[in-house]
Amino acid sequence: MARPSNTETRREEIVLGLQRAMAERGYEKASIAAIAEAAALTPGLVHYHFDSKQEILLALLDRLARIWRGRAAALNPASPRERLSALLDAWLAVDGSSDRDAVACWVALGAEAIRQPEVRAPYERAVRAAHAELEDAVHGCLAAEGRATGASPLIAAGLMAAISGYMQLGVATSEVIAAGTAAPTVRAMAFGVIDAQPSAAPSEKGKR
Amino acid sequence: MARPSNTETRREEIVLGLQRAMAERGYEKASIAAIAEAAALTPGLVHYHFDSKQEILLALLDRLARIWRGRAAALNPASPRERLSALLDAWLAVDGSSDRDAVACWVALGAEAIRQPEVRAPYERAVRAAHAELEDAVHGCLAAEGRATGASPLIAAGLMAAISGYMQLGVATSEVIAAGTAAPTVRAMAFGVIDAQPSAAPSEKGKR
Amino acid sequence: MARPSNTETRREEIVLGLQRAMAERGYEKASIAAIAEAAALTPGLVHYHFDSKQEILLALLDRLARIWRGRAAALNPASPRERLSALLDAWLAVDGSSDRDAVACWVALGAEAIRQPEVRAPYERAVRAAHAELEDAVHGCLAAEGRATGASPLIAAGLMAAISGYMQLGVATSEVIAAGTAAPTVRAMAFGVIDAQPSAAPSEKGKR
Amino acid sequence: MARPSNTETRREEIVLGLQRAMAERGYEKASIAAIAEAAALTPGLVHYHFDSKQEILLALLDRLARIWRGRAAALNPASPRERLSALLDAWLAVDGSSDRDAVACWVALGAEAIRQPEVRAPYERAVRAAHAELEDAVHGCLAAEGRATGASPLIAAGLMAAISGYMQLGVATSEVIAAGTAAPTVRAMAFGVIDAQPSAAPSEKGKR
DNA sequence: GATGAATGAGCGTTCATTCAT
DNA sequence: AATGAATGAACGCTCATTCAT
Repeated sequence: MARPSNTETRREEIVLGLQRAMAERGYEKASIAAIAEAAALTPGLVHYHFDSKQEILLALLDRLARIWRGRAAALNPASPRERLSALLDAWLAVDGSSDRDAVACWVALGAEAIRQPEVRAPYERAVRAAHAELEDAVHGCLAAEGRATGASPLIAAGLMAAISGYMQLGVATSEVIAAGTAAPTVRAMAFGVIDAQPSAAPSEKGKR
Repeated sequence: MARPSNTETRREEIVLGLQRAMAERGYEKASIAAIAEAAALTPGLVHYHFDSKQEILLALLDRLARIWRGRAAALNPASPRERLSALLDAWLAVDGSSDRDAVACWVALGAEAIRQPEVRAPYERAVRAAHAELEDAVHGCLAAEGRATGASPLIAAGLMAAISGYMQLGVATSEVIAAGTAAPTVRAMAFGVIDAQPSAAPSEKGKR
Repeated sequence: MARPSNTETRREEIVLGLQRAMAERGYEKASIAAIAEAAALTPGLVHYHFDSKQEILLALLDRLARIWRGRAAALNPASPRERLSALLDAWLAVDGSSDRDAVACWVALGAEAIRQPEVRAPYERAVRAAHAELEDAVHGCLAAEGRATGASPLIAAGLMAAISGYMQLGVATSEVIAAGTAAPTVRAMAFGVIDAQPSAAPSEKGKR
Repeated sequence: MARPSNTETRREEIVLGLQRAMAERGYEKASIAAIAEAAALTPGLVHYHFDSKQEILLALLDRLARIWRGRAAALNPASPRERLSALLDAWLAVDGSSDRDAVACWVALGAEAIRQPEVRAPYERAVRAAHAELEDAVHGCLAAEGRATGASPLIAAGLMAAISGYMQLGVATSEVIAAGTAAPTVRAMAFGVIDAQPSAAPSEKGKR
């Protein structure tokens, strides 16, 4: 085999090219030529490795979802509250311009999910996975403190919404969100609502 | 002698045409032809009443911002907590398909704001106005209850993010957000974090 | 008759509107709207007084031809050479911005004449009238000086070309033609070539 | 491995397509589709090789200027008068329909130069180069004959205007300019005015 | 694997012209 | 006479995609 395949490398480069191009121009304006340029490749090569532009978008979605999932998996929390807290940090930390690009793309992906069913499905899958993990963490807190756990799905949804909104406002506005305030505020909201949950009725204890 | 102008009517029709087309296809794919069709007009007429497509987008942004501002202004709350609660309801209530279109457009506008400075400026202005009103309501609650008010900007930002995120998840996913749960959950988070604020130091009392 | 016709006034205004718009934008870019604006009228009115845009162009051509014809007719020269000299002055004098607009339009008309037969015919008619008058003046000089007159058509054509070229270079370049040098130079070329014509053979004397 | 570039070939074809389309329809009416058709290409390909229509126009201007410059450079005159004469021939010779197209385009370019600064600059550059060459030739004649050379710039400008005017009248009228008469007439005007220059004052001799 | 030329559909926009008022 | 809304055909340009090399 004379020439070893470098397809995986190339695909990654192209996906990163889309991330950069899309962050600054949006999905529609991120033309194949722009993606290729951002990836330092030629336009023709892009369609050699991907059948369509949408396929690159889906690969990017997958990549971003994996990044956040990876961050959450890397946590090693000591207590339920710490786990929840770390989870929120994992989603809301933004370090460097690459992270900013990732957030901008995630927001743009959320907008594309409105109208492209092919995007919507994996997007929703990623959101539901995150929601499930949040719910589990919230449930863990409530259960550990002997509180009613029935509201955990709703609470998790609220936290998911807050995360999503912080991402969106973070990239679409300049002076609404002060840097570094997102995670602490969501944490405060989370603990506030957890503290407000009543004690579990004895029969409910440990239920899920 | 002269023909009476119907420009205002037509402009409204066109803006509504964009709202419908954009809600189901996104901004870029909402072509002038699609807008015209949604408004039951001919494409040429669109550019008779608007100089550019972006101008229609800005008119739509203005319209949406005015709708939510109007809902908030119509409130007549009996107490600080009721005011905050009503404010959240005003933003999160979604009645009918027109409202759904409006929310979808607002989310899409937020994505356009990332890269179009001409959109970003008025978008951010609308967001800041909403934030200011939320902050005022939060501050009112804290002050009325003798609590420290220093965190009100952050709390308001958190609520703004939650609102924004609920809108986004509401239109971009199908099963994450259960209908009717957004407003109560944000309210619970708001009151939870308000309840967690300490009493104001005597010297701070009533301060703003 | 309740309302006296002002058609002639309006037509003139519109023609002048085209002159101004065309001088700075060219014929194609001088839209009906631009013409109307330059004439302080509404677009609809333009087509009330003219059937088509080309018709305005033809009216402008007519107007410009009449202007130069009028200037030449106003001359009252004392000698053949003075007559030729004055004729050149009449064509090459440019006073004020209105004249500059007229020259720019004449040049643009010359370009339109290349491809629009409807323009070409009257344009050529105007050029031939000017040529005939020049030829007559050249012939007068030659005859008065007892020179052969056979070359007068060619000489007149050369002077016509020089006039045409000065107009064109005058409006299309900035530093090639020094102000006020056109007429004297063409005069010098005219007299130079006239001086070079041989004496008429006796039998040719006074022939035309 | 890679596909060899044929961009230069294609660009030339496209420029020639513009030349043909523009000669018969004018610049504005020479649509990209018309240019492509004249070049036997598809419209999309035109914008692959040129960024804009104006860029094609500038390439054509460059090409035409180079043609005339090349003709003048190919001369090998035996005397100053012959050099001037040959220079005029180089500009005024029109052989075949391709030349006629070139002249028609040059005239149209002169009209575009009135209002497009991007065209005006290179157009003026070409005109000034031609003027400089003419001036040098005129100066050569005058100096060789011991005449005052002070008028050479003006004389050269007059000849430039005559050339320009002959081109314009040649393509915009049918019966004003007889074929083959332009160059001899301009030559006669040139020599006539040169003959009229006085002897140089001794102190001025050879001055430039 | 890689290149870059080539295609064709679609976009936002302009505009001469028509016409109801 | 006058207005300005309305139309529809074009225009320059962009672009995802295909394909010969």
